[in-house]
Amino acid sequence: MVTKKQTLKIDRKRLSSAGLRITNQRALILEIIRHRHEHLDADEVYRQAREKQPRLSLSTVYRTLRTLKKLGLVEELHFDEAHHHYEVKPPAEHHHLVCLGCGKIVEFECSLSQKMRKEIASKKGFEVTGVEVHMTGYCSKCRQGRE
Amino acid sequence: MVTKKQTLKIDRKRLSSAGLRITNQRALILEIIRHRHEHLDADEVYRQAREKQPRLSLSTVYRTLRTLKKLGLVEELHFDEAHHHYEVKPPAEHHHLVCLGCGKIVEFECSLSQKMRKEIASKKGFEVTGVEVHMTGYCSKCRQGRE
DNA sequence: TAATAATTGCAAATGATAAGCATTAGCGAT
DNA sequence: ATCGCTAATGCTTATCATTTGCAATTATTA
Repeated sequence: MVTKKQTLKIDRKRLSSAGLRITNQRALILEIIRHRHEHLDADEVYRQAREKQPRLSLSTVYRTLRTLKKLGLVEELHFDEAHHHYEVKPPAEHHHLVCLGCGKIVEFECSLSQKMRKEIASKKGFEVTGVEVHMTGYCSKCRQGRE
Repeated sequence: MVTKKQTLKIDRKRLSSAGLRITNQRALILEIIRHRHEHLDADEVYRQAREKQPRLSLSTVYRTLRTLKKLGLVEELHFDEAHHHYEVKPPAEHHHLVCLGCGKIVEFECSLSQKMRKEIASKKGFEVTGVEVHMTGYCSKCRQGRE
């Protein structure tokens, strides 16, 4: 089991080995996306961060998110909307199912995606570095609402 | 084999049966996304449309694209970028493979996605209306470039 | 602890898309 | 073919998410 402190240490190492400084704002933002299990967008990160550091700016949120993305610590998700969502980079590849009724997002894993990856890689001569599966539909609750 | 004229007729029917008017601008925009096989974004559609109808406005492009999407005639794609791309709605579900080196986009079909769809639908209690698979990687050319 | 270079906060800029409103143009009925 | 009604267009301006320039601040390292 990996503790909170350990992941923090790992994060710090990751930053400093890339020649980046460990600032309060970076630590805070990392902590926020680590401990919330939702898919936060930049603005939500901003709101939550300001509860602890009221002077922190939105630019810093965006800059930090971009940095962490480059480092491979967080993942950027593209749902149907005009803005992005972020989540800690998960150990296992997993995908998303979005309810068009209530907006709920369900994560799922599926071994088939690996099969698909191999199939396409060899068929198209690509080295595939990432697979994102994105399904839309209606959850059981919302299906009842619609006739 | 379906001819150009026939698809045009079908498009017109689709519009008018939805109570929508067939305007020159709509016909032109439809023609453009029908006959280009790339994945156009709003701005490219705009540029190409203005070659034939210089007074056509960007708002109309956006409005029309949204309308056609609602009608199910075109599909909106979300790549890694901040804006959207559009393509004619294809008869068969197909997916996208993006080269991170040169930006080339390869389309592919994969029967596994249907299997995946069913599996997830029953597991999560969803009615699944759409599946989008998005892979990233490096094409054979770009792989040679990198060591 | 001082020097220095990365990082921040702020404000202003950008890029994509949407909205308001007066004008124009499809289309069904004459 | 023409008329009238209403949807659709073209402007212009607004909005929303994200980025950038720059002066002030702060983490590192010697």
